[in-house]
Amino acid sequence: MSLKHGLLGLLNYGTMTGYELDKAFKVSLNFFWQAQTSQIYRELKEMEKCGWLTSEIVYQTEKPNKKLYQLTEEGKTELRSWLLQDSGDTPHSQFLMRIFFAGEIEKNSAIDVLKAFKARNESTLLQLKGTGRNIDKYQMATDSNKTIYWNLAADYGVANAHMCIRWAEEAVKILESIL
Amino acid sequence: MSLKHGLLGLLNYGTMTGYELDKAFKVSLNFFWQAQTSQIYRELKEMEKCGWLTSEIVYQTEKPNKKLYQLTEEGKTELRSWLLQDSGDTPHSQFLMRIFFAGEIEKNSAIDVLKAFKARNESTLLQLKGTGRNIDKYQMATDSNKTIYWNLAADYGVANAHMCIRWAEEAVKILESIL
DNA sequence: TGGGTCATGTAACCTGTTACATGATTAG
DNA sequence: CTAATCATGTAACAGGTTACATGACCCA
Repeated sequence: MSLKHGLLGLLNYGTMTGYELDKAFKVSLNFFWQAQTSQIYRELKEMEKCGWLTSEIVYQTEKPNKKLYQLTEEGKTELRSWLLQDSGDTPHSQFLMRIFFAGEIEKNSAIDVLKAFKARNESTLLQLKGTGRNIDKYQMATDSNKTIYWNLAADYGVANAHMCIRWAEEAVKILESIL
Repeated sequence: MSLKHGLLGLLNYGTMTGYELDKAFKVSLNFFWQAQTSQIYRELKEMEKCGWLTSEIVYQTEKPNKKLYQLTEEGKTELRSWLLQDSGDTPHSQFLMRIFFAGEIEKNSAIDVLKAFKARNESTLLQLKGTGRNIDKYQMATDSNKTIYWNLAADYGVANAHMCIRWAEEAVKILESIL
């Protein structure tokens, strides 16, 4: 349910057509969220029905006509409340989208979101190392050939959590250093 | 299309019922892939239709009857070919599942999969730093309040790619150190 | 003359999510 | 008596993917 919010975020920068949104998406959010052109048009229609957007047809002679979308007040409210709500986004793509648009909320709220993210990753770490890996507990095979790979996957989880924690700490520092 | 392959991987360890697969999934693969109980039953049905599995009903008196699933030769072939094919899995959950079950393929093939993963992350890194961030190029707003957050999201991408590269290198070393 | 940009979509499909349904047995 | 465990699912919905369609204009 996040493509809609990505589009809200982009439209918050100014009115755009589906075509322009598609391109904007592909040069900005595309790294962590791939959107299909066809889906963008579909979502825009639904969002207009929801009352988050209004559209206006711009007639052109040399080029095909286009539909300019604009955020409504409801749309802005929806964007802000989505930015503030911290659902433990897994995988992290949804969370990254929140960060990407966090310029729209107060710095302190953004810091809270980052701290919550850090805390989530810390508890994941504990689960992965502290309690011992469930893998060992469940013991579906004692075959070392298999356990090597299970451990590699678990190691990835640990490395990922560490990376997230470090990044979040850095991010908080950066935000705190600027007034 | 990967829950099916996760189930294939688990059934490769031995025959199981949907109920047991559900539990096995939740203590092992759950960290990077959440499967719904209802979906597991649905996929099992489809997989049987595909010819990847056969089932046998076990009648019980004290407990409800159960349906034991078993891999067919086609199922095993499908599992192996899925493990070997390296589609640039984004996000990484699908890739991690491949690693989790890599005990089923030869060590050298697993190393190849890891090296390809590393290479993909290296090219992501280049895109993110080298060419300069598209964000700056596209310049939707010169407002520094926004660019801070765009850069934070991009930093995450960089940190993530670094982490993946380091982990993959370590993993290759581990595999190469054991004969 | 062929390919790129502008600009819109539809239809079918696949996968995942949420909510609900059933019903016996067993342990606290 | 109540909650958990065993064991199976169905139905409806939401969201993402793939393939296809249209048509004019411009540049090499």
